Amino acid sequence: MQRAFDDEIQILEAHLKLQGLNRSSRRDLVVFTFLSSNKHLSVDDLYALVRRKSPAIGRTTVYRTLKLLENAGLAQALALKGETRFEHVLNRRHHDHFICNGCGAIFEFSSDEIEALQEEEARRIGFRIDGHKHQIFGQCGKCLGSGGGAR
Amino acid sequence: MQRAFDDEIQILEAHLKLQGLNRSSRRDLVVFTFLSSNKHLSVDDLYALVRRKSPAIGRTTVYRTLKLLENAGLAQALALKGETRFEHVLNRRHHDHFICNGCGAIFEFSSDEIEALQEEEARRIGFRIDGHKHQIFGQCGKCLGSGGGAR
DNA sequence: CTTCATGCAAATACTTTGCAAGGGC
DNA sequence: GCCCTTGCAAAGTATTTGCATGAAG
Repeated sequence: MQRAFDDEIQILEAHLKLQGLNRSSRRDLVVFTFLSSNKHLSVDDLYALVRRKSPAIGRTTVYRTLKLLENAGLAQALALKGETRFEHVLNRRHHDHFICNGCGAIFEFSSDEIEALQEEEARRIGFRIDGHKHQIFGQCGKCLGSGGGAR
Repeated sequence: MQRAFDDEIQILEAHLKLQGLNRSSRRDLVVFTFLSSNKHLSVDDLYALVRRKSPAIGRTTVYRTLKLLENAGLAQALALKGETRFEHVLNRRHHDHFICNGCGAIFEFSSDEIEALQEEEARRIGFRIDGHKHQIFGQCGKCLGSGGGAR
């Protein structure tokens, strides 16, 4: 089931080695579960998924593994209101998020033009961009259609 | 000292009336202190500022007033990592933030072109934009100059 | 005098950390 | 055997809520 996450695993192993850490079956389970999902998972989302496969795992391990992935550059935390969600970051260009206030759905998009404009602006103020988080809130088509538009 | 915040107060009063709430000296103090600052304040920042003028105020009141301002559409919360900061929102167009990972400084900018591109993208997926938060992380010129660039 | 405002303390959430036990090399 | 990994419980933070008191209309 765990498709080709070779690139991710390679990066993870390099990071682990660098830190004098190891892989483990539980660590792997959390990692693969995370990588297998294409959603933006909260800690508890991931915890629940992982628990289905291995109920003995503790929430702490999920927290720790997610932090590990973050440090390895494989996951990025999105600080939403009230909760933190994580998304993959490997081989993905900077991208932005549309977040529906109605149903919570998250749509991604990326625009070279926006990226370029950001860079231009950054250059103007002498800022070096390392990353960005761009969240656009509103109502998705589905919610607009089902009365959300009258909100 | 509290310059012309007429617009803000008008909106606030409308919101209060709508909710059956009132102004009060403490509420006002928090509100004016918030409005007088041009920074992106955390709850504790504002709490500290307010305390200087009136040490008897409780942290709870600051939380509550900030939430009030948020609901009235006068303040917007930025969910930074580990802390929430608030900024003014009245009469301000959507704008973006450069956040320095080195010194924590926040620079604002706004770009009509980026706004337009967002709208275009939103239209494409049938999304109605209500607001957005755009945070660009990196190193500011000052931090780059003082060795931060070698990070 | 009824309702709102407020501080304090308690209650929640979310996340991290200490520690003892288990596992991998 | 040594060090890393992990679960549990405890400790931290950040924020909200319950409640009794005080203020406002």
